Amino acid sequence: MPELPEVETTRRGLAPHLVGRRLETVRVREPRLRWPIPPDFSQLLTGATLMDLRRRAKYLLFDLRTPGGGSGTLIAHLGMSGSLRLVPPETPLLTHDHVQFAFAGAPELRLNDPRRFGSLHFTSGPADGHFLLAELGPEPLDPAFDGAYLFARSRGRRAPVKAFIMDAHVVVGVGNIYAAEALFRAGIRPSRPAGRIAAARYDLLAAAIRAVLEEALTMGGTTLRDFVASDGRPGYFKQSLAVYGRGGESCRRCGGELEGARLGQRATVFCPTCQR
DNA sequence: ACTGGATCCTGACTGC
DNA sequence: TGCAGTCAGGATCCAG
Repeated sequence: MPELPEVETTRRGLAPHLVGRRLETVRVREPRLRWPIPPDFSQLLTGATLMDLRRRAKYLLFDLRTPGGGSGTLIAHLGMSGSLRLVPPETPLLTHDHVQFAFAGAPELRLNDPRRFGSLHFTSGPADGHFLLAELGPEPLDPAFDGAYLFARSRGRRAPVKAFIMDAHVVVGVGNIYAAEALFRAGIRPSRPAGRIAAARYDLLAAAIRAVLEEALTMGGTTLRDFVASDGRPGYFKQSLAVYGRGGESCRRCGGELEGARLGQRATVFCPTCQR
């Protein structure tokens, strides 16, 4: 499911209900996620107060103050199929509801993740130093991310530009859907070696990445199958997709046939006329 | 340092 | 209706 717009949509949905609340109980029903949830997870979190809910890359960071006055962060990733929803506590459990978080005076927060590629970590140190976050590249919506940065980072790299911009060490939050869409908007063929693209074209690409993510965000993300926001509603960016999932259909710019390919292990669609 | 491939897991879909 | 095969939004680990 979730790329940056979907994670941010989830964050915005959860924060008003949960920030400032005290976590009364944590129930782990299925600990076998991408990394196993440790046995003392519930105990570490119980009684803590949520001070802030942030996002870094595709991670949700729940900043907590523990009863003893210490601080820590719950680091959550939704993997490919995860969702965090707020529901009335008496709501029957769904298949794959793996963890329940009961905050005082708030709906119950439930993590549902059929494929279990998501993860939950707790760290008592500064969250940014955690091994999951330490090596990440810049946020694409941050002013520090621009064409000059991409150009500099890409010199000497022969990997396809699509793989390059999906590499979280280069820039975070750009998954398969938005990579394909941004490359279409920038007129760049996904298979082109990253190191063989001129600076001016990277200006276009950086702007396209930012624009496509911001547009998706205003529409609540993209729902292909699984994704739902914290209130259970889907995202509506799917109808705006120009290439993703449209192999064999006609290009909205030139009318030609969009071409499907596999790049790495990922399905890719592009317009052979508009993207060079 | 980079690159491509395999891998974790379940569910939806396709074709026979 | 059933069954086998294919594919899926992510990110890590490994060998070369």
